[in-house]
Amino acid sequence: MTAKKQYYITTAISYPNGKPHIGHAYELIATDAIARFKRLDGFDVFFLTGTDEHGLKMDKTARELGISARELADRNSAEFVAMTGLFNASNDDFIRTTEDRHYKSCQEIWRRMMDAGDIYKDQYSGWYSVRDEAYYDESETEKHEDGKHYGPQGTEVEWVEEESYFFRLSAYQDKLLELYETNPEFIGPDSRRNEVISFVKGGLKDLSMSRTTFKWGIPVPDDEDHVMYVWADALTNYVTATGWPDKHERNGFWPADLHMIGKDIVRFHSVYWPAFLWSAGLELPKRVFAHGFLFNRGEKMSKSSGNVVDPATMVDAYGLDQIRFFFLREIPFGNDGSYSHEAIVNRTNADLANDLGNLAQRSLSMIAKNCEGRVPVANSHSDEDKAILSAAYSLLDTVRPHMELQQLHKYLEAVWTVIADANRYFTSQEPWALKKSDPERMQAVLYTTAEIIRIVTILAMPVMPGSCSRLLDLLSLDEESRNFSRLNADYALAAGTELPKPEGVFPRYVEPEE
RNA sequence: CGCGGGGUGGAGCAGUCCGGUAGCUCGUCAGGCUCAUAACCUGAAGGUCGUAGGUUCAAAUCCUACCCCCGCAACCA
Repeated sequence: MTAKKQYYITTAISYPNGKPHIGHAYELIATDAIARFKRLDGFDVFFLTGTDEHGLKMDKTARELGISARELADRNSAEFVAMTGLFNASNDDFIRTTEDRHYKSCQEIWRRMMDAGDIYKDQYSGWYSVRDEAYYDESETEKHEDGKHYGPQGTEVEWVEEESYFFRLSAYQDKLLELYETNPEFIGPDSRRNEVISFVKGGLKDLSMSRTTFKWGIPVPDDEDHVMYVWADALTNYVTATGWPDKHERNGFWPADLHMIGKDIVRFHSVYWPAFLWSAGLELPKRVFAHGFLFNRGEKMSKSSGNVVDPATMVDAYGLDQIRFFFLREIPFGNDGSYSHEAIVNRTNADLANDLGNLAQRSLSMIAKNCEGRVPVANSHSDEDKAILSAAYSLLDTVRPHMELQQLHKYLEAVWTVIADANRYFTSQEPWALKKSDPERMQAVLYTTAEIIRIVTILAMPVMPGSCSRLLDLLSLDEESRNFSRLNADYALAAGTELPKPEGVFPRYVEPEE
């Protein structure tokens, strides 16, 4: 027995000082679709998501609510766990940075970076706003007539000096540039890589890695006054989850194949993270891909504009798989995208209800009525049959490269091209006319159509696992037949198989009555 | 002159590297079909390809200048 090839994919871990919003869901859905695709394609997949629970903002939010940071973390982390269920995410683990395993791995990676000589203690100094609880760069502050300095929020800032551990990031500049040069696939999309290269070329300063001003974090080894700052803590989660530094059955998953992240945190994953890993003597992830942000009717989501949409509300309104499909099909993956009620209804009605759903319904109901509810017999295939079948059988090869580059929209587009062809095929073959003129030929047409549905539905499973599963039930396909190794003629539908009564899987969205 | 991306029919995009009838999806209009979820199929209308110059037999595509939008410039998915 040969071991399956392993594939490790992660989402960014979410910061749970608030509830999850549609942006979190988007990242989860996309990552889940890729994870499912890889599983169906024969990989042993480890899919990780989780929450990043330390830091000043958690501490602050908790104090405002009059609860402990731990309580806040527990409460909101549970919301993120619930979201994985709501969106039918297939993550194999959910990591919380407040877990013991994570403390252990963070402290170990810290010790290693220390041993490598990359961490040193120094004074951190800068302009600090007590009101904003934030540090600002010199360029962001200005001196007013009263002689005091003010930050970008208009609040007073003061010069503070604090003891801090630093990471010698500056030492890795050349090595990083070489990484981007020799491994252009390390950062995607290309536009993000260009940004990162430009940033690194501009010169890297050493990173402040610890704080003494708050305690809600992982203690620095052998120095209880300091807690680790976000990057040392959060990024390490990806390694923690593989059981590191202990011996663990998941050890083999590191290095990760793909870190799926938002475009706002590209720098941490493509600059700091590789440097840390080099320092600690660990391997680098293969690829970091930044997706875009979502906009409600073209406007950025914000609490003040009141256009923040609760993911659960959207699922209720349009259906889970409809939402999953919409975001992955509609938005070129990697770009920012916009959603609206009209766009969701148009896209899901056109592609799901009309194209795929109706193709299934029109063919399966003819089979139910005219073939005794059994998979019909195709004694021979016409050129038209062969053409459409071969288009379907070759889809997997077409689609794999798109998935390798996280071009989820292109993958779906390719599958739907065949679905559109199948509708044209069905119409042009006129099986309803053949019913009287040539029943045998009618069977061949209906068989061919059902076989196409088998192929495209298996291919759509990563994006719409629930709906596709129900559709495959209508073809009486058993569980072990539902994977990509079956996407060829060798596993074509068996004539005579009894089929259940067909029912619509993708209902049309109809506007509720006023 | 900080760096980068972009401006193509009503909407969203492809095409630009390697010049040569401007393409796709949705929407609109007309027709067809009747197996089907008012669905499916066919056809049509609709574009000075940001602006102004230039090169060329020929420019969305190459060159120059300019205008506008967006991203990045150390902690927002």
